[in-house]
Amino acid sequence: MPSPSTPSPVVTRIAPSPTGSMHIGNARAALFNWLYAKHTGGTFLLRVEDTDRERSTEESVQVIVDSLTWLGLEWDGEPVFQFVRAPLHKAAVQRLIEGGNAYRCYMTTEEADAVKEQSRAEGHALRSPWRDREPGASEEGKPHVIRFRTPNDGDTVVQDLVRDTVRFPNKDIEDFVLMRTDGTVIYNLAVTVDDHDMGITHVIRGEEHLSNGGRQTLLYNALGWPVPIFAHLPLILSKTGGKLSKRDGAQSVGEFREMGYLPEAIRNYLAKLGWGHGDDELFTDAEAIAWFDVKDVVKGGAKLDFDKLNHVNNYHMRRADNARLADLVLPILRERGVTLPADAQERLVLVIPLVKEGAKTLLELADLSLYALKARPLVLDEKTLGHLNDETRERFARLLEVLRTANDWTPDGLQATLKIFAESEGVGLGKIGPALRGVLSGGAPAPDLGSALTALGREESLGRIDDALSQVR
RNA sequence: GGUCCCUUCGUCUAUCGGUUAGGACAUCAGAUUUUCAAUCUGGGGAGAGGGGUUCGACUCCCCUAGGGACUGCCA
Repeated sequence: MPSPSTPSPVVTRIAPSPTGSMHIGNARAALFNWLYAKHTGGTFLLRVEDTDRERSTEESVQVIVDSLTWLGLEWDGEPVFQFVRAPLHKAAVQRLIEGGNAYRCYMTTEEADAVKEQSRAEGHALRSPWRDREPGASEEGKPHVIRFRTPNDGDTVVQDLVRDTVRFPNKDIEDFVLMRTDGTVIYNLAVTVDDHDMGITHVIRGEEHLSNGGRQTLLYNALGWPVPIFAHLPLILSKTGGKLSKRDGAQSVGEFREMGYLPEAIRNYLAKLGWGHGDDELFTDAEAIAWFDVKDVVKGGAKLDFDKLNHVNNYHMRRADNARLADLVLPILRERGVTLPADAQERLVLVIPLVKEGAKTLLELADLSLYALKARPLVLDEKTLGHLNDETRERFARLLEVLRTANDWTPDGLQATLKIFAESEGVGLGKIGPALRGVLSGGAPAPDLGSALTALGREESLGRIDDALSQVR
C-alpha cells in the first residue's frame, strides 16, 4: 500500500549497461526496484544504457535479459534502448545551450587536465575558460565537447529516501561533459532525459551513483523538469569489505546460477542484504512485496556471506517442487559426464525429497542423488569390499529374503524391518549398516538406509545386493 | 588532494532516549548415529574511540579513527 506522500503511480527502472556480465549488485538494485513497483502497484521498466558504443555488445544485452528473466524479475513493456534516443538527448543539450546552462568547450584533453589541476589548486572543481568565452571564427568547425555550466555558488541538494538530505557544494561539482567530441552524449545527460521521458518517479540504484544524483539534479533543474525521488542503495562488498571480485567466489548472476542457487533463494537473500523486516529471515516473494519499503533500506554496505546464502537456498530447495529440482539436477549430472539411465528423471524425483534436506546447493543435491542413478552392477569401493566377508555375505543372503517379502516399503517401514532383522541375527545395526550402505551406493553419499532403499525401489535394491553377493573378491 | 556516504556479536540485521541490547547464519559443547548431512538441546559472542546534550544514551550533536564511493570525452 502506498504511503500518503508517495506519488502514484510509481514507476521504477533498472538501467544496466551491456558491457559484460550482470553484476550481483545490479541484480539487487533490480530486485529492489521490482519489489517497490510491485509493492505500490506501479510499473518496473528496463532500459539498456548502450550509449558507450565501444563497450556495448549484443551478447551483453542478452546476458541482461537472461539474468533478469532467470531471477524472475519481469519488467513491464519493451526494453528501452538508450542509444536510439540520441536525437532526444541532443535536443536536450541544445536546449541547455540556448538556456545558458551549457557551453561549447574547445579544450583538448591535455589542456583540460592542466585546467583541472589549476582549478583544484584554487579550491574548486574544473571550470573551463570557455564557459565565459564566445567561440570566435578560428574555432569554427573545430572539435569540441559540450559542458554543463555548473553554478559557482550554493549547494545542490539531493533528497534521498535512504540517506535523507545530501548536500553537494556546487563549487566542487565540475563542469561535466554532456556531449563528446563525436556528438554522442554522456551518461548523466542521457539518464536524466530518459528517466524524465519514461516517467520514472523513483530512481533506486547503487550508492556509487550518489554523486551523480547531484549532477542529475542540476540537469533536471536546468531543463525545468521535476526531480524524481532518489534512493541510493548501499554497496555489496566482498568478505574483506572491499569491492566484490572474482576471488570472492562469484560476482555475476550467471555465476550464482552455475553454483546451484535457486532464483527464489537469491531473491530472498539479496532482499535481506540491506533490507529487513524485523526478525523475518526466510520469506516468499508475496511477503517481500507486502513488506518492502525503500525507507527501510539500511545505509551501511553489506558483505556477501555464502554460509547464509547456503542456508537460505537449502530452505527454498526444501520447499521446491521435486520434479522441478530433478529437471535442474539432470543437466548438472550430464555436464559431469555421468552416464544416466533412461529413467533418470523418475529416479531423481524419488531420491530428491529424501536427500534435499542435506543439500545446500543444486550441485550438492546432484552429489547426494547420484547413488540412485548408478547402473548395475555397481563398482564397489575398497571399504565396502572389506566389509563383505563370508559372514556378511551369508547374512545378506538372508536379508535378501526378508526384503523380498517386506510389505512396508517406506523409509520408516524398512528402518523397522532392518532393526528386526538385526535383532534376529543377534547383532547391532552397526554390524550391517556400513556394508549394506556400500552395497547400495557403491561408496557414494546416500541417505539413511530406509530412505536409500525406498528411493531405489525393491527391484533395484535387491538387484544391487544380489550383484554384491555374486561379486568375486 | 577535494566532495560525499558509512560504522551494533565473525557475518546479515532488530532497537527508532529508559531492553538482562533481540533474531538469523557461522562457531563451540552435548544428544542422536549405518557414511555425509539433517535434526534437537545448550553455550560463548556486539554498540570504533573521545567529548558533549539529557535525570537517563547504541539511539541526538561535535571531533577523531577506520572503511567506501565519486572526482573519465565509462556507466
